[in-house]
Amino acid sequence: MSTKTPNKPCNYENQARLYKALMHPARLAILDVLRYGEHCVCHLEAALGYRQAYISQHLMLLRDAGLIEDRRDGWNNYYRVTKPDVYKVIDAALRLIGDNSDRDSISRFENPLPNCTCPKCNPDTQTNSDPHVCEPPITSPGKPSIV
Amino acid sequence: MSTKTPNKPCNYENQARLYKALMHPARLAILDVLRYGEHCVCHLEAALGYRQAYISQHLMLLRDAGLIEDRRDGWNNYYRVTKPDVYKVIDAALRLIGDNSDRDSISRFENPLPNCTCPKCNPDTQTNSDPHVCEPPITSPGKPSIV
DNA sequence: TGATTATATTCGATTAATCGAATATAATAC
DNA sequence: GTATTATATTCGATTAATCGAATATAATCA
Repeated sequence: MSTKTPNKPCNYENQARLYKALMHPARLAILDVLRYGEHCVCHLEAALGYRQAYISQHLMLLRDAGLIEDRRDGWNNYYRVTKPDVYKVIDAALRLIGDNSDRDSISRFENPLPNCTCPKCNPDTQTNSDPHVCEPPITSPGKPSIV
Repeated sequence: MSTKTPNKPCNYENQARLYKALMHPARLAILDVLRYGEHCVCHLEAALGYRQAYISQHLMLLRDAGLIEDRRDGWNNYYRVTKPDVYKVIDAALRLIGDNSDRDSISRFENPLPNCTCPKCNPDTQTNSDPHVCEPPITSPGKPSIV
């Protein structure tokens, strides 16, 4: 059956595609980590505790949906959200389901993670020359343990 | 695999459930018809052109998701949206995908539909004599053709 | 060059969603 | 009561999503 109604022929389809991309808990978690800035795959691994390949699969899907882009820097591949307005959808959804946590404060994922190997999380172990220099981490005093 | 991350354990799941309910073009179309008021199943049939059982299946799913409720009145079963904030999610999604149509004006679905048999669409044929005659619709000046 | 590190991709089995067809139910009319 | 109308539900086949395992690639280091 054609899912096109006689009216607004294609916006239902496009909208449904967006929700399909958002429909998975792991992808929502990934977008949560990326909310305040780009991060590499190993950071997502450390932050979320998922397998690397599993994360990569979901990243692929989000990329195909046009929600994220990647940028390679040396060993690491950094992902960032290309359409920040996606968080307007997410926040409206969170309000709808009754989530009242503060989403306007900076994410706990912005701090270095102990299990992450990327230069962003390990600024001191910059070997010889620093080809992939990352700005010093803003070590907030009360860095929360992720696990 | 558990899809729970060590953080926000269940909100990703609940949010994903919401998107799952919104993920289908037919369900988005249904919610579009119900945006400005309750309507019966035959109205949805007439407005969208889908089979009755098909619409009923999607209504069931939306009901299970807690987004709509029904109210029986004689022959007809009227559905309404229980969480109007769902349109905040939908509107944010429409803006994200670049839809600029005016959604604040009253829906074209609020007008009587020629192929709908419900009393709402046939106010004068209230009683016994021919129960399913569709009176000429109140053609509002700029009422767009549905087909 | 080969080894290592970070990440991407493919494959396949399992589970879930879709959707047509047929049937069931519940209210009303006669 | 039976017939009719509006709607709901079940069944089954097809398609799509999920996710672990294995493997591939691409940059870097020695």
